[in-house]
Amino acid sequence: MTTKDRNQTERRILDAVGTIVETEGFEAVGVNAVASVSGVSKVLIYRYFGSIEQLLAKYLEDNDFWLNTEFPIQQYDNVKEFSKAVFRAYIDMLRKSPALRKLYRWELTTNNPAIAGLRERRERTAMDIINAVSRQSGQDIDQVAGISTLITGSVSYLCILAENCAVYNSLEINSDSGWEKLLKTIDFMFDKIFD
Amino acid sequence: MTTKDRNQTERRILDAVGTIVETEGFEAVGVNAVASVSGVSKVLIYRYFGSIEQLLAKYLEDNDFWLNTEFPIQQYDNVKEFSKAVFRAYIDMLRKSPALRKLYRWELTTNNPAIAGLRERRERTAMDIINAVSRQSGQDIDQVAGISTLITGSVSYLCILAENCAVYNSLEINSDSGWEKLLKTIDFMFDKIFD
DNA sequence: TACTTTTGTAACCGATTGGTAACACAAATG
DNA sequence: CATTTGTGTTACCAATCGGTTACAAAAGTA
Repeated sequence: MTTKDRNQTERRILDAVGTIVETEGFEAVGVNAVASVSGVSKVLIYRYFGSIEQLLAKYLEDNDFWLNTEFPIQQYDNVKEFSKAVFRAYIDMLRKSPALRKLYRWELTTNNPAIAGLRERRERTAMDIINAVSRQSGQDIDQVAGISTLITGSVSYLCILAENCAVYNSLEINSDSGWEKLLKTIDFMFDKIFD
Repeated sequence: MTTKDRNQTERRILDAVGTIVETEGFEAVGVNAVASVSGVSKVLIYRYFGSIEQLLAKYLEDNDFWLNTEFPIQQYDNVKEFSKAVFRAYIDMLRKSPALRKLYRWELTTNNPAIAGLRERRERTAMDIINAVSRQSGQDIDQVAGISTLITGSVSYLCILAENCAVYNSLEINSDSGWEKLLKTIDFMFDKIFD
């Protein structure tokens, strides 16, 4: 380290967490890795953040990983178009963010307070949207939740899988064309469901 | 060890792999863990299997993790009922097998020859079914593949997630009742799609 | 100026990792 | 019988893990 600047040091540490998460995932975030990537001695990690768990919690807190995009349902012509837009946004978000994919992957193997908090927030915003769609479309809320689950669940799965696998059911999950196909299927489904 | 029986020793080792996989997952299968769980010294693991990778390959080879269930489409009244049955079987399989869930989870973080082989087989059998459904229903094959992807993808995701999370979109993914709801949604979807 | 606090590093700790060498002994083979 | 081959264990190795102690030096403070 060159200067003596705690703020800058903390930032270096958090930046190192970011690069490790994006490249190798949360599982690889350890004291030694963070220390070597950041160029900061690991004592400072404990001194400034307490533990790796707290460091990760801070990282999650800094980066808005919950769905914070605004989706005013009133702006759309009808529920069908609104729904399509929501899922398109969901796919885009997950496909363009390596860190978010790693977070979703990490959630499949871990359970801790930080993750539980993320899940709660996500659950609330998701159910808000599902409620709105159910109300405006007249569809049973369980059905709306079910359809939503089928789509977001598979999208999450495919986006994670795509980092280690190129094809799923003949769909090229690494290329835009493959996702265009899936989007067409989603549109097709909604056209059939919302008469 | 009591007796000197190579076959029995190999079996003990493979059994240990099985219990570790079921409880902690493939990520936890290391020489030391296998040695301590099996009660066999780790030298024998290398002697008899070469490496952990080869040991895991053997484990995957012994246990039929690819879809080997027979699904004769002719037995069913129509394509709709056949499709529903296929996905019901998929859900059952994944929900009742901890090892299979751990395998699917492992695939999200790993890529090696053994996994690639599994994926190929799975891809082939899946596309066989998709082709048959497309032919008999007259639906576009990309749409059938898309629908199938939405369902199996989300089911895989939810089954893995359920080990660390109880609720997703208000669905209790740990209980039969939650899955009954999702099955109803799938049925509902097929009723809408296959007129 | 002298002293305290803050920021940093180097070195070390025990535990655990994957992996191997050396050795003991049973069993088959000559 | 002697010897080779197969089966097993103990003990060790270097590397790495998370975590801490001890110390140096800069920066603020009296």
